[in-house]
Amino acid sequence: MLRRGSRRASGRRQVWAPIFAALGDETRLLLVAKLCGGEPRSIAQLTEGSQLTRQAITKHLRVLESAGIVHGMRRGRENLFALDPEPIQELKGYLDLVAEQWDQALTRLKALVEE
Amino acid sequence: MLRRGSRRASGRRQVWAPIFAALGDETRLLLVAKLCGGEPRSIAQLTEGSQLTRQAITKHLRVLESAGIVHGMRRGRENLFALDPEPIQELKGYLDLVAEQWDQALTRLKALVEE
DNA sequence: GAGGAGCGCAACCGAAAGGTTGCCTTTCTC
DNA sequence: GAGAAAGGCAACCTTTCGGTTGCGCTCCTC
Repeated sequence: MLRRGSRRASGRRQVWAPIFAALGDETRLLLVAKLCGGEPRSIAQLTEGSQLTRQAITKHLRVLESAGIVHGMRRGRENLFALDPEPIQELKGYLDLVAEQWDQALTRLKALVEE
Repeated sequence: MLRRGSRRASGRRQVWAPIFAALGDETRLLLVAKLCGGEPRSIAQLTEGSQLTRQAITKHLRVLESAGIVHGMRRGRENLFALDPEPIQELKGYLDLVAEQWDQALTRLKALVEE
């Protein structure tokens, strides 16, 4: 029997890495924070208040979108973006796995020393 | 009173982004997986079985180290690396915060529609 | 003390990332 | 229907990233 959550972790790395990479940028974390509010926001809205160009923000949104963290929907002349919670849960699952394995390893090593 | 975990989230982005970025690479996720075993491993050990050069692995380890995910300790002629759990917990905390805010926003919006 | 194992440092290279500018299309509004 | 708002597309530029090679140093071992 396989340990909980460890099923084919090697294959999952290909899916986790892009999500981590997408969040590995301060500008994109800021966009995620703005979208945490709940209401979908247009590119123009997300750009305002930033030092960057609309094009730069658009590129960042595309990165987040191709990682599945965000999705855009065209409404009239504007493109509204909203958060997608699944990848967040995915990452939490991975971090839980790492923490769990690390914990098990430590207690195992401790037991090995004490015996 | 401030909501749990939301204390100065803006300033924290500078600390979260590098950790996410460090994990945003398949090779580095593989290194983390290898170090999950518990015992510290040398650079040569971490290199063996990989297609990459020792230098490439070294660079990846430096990235992980400067993100605080890993630390190396010199033992004789070899450099042993081990996992550091704190940043992992840090990221879990951030993801919890995002998920929580997102959840609150959704229920708030739902209530707004229904009223 | 000679040789090999384990690393660090530096230079170098191609590809990708982050950002800008310019221009064109679509859509809303008066 | 004219003008402005919102955005897509493409070219371009600079910096960073991922990786390699070459060389020299330290430490272990026989």
